[in-house]
Amino acid sequence: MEHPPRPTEAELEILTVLWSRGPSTVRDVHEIIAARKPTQYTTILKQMQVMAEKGLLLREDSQRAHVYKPSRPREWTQKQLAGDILRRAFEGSAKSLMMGALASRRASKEELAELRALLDDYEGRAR
Amino acid sequence: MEHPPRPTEAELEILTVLWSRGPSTVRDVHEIIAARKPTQYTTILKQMQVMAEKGLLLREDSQRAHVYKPSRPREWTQKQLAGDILRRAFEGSAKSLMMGALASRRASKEELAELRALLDDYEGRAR
DNA sequence: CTTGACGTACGACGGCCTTCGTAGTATGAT
DNA sequence: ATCATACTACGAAGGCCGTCGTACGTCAAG
Repeated sequence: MEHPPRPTEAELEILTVLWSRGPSTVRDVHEIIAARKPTQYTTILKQMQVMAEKGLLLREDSQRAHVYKPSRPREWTQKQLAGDILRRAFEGSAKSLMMGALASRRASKEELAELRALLDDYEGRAR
Repeated sequence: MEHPPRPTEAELEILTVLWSRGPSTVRDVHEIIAARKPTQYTTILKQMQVMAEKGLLLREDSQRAHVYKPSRPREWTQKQLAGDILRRAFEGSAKSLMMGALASRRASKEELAELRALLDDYEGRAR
């Protein structure tokens, strides 16, 4: 599988469930999503089948209830998404992106410290 | 107009042209976009008409060639987009988003310095 | 063996996005 | 006045997305 397409909105929601739970059955995922918004079981099923077809998920069907997991690690997909929005909406400027992110909600002192530590890390490496 | 919807992919491309050029006619926008990828004039026209209907653009039709401009400032829309992706794909963690952004392409020393300055700014204010 | 619970497979529908062709209208040059 | 040019308006087609209903298979309990 070379390059699965960018996940759509609903697909991303499923991915986040798998990211936090690890490999899961359709039922697992459905329970979590249905708790947030009313959704039929088969909707999630179909969605995950399509995602497997697209290469976004891998399916283990040795068990009666198939087990799905992301085909790519979370960080990989997040990098794609961040790079994508960076290019399309922020002219590639990480500064603009971060301004938008920080402006979109209050940032705690801890979070700012985290970000600073991240920069330290990068400066160390990029020097 | 209270809350225009999130721009789609093609809409965002048009918005970025308007952001960089300022108020423009359909022809202006078309020339720029058609230089990147073959696109019919009426495609852009229709797109911009729809965007005006949705409240994403404002239209000045006193001239024969109508002049369009974004209904919201660039920063406002970018904030929406950043907050949106932050929530949907990064569990609200600005650190994760920034890691993705930085990993998606090389960051220059200047850019890292910019980011640091931005943090300084925020720490001053959030205290 | 039958039946109910729990799975998967799959077709279909409505909606939105994108794109384009065609028709109609105003303007300016000959 | 006519005609080419430069617009806008609008309908429609094709594709993907999200959603669901229905059909069908499997397995264990009674």
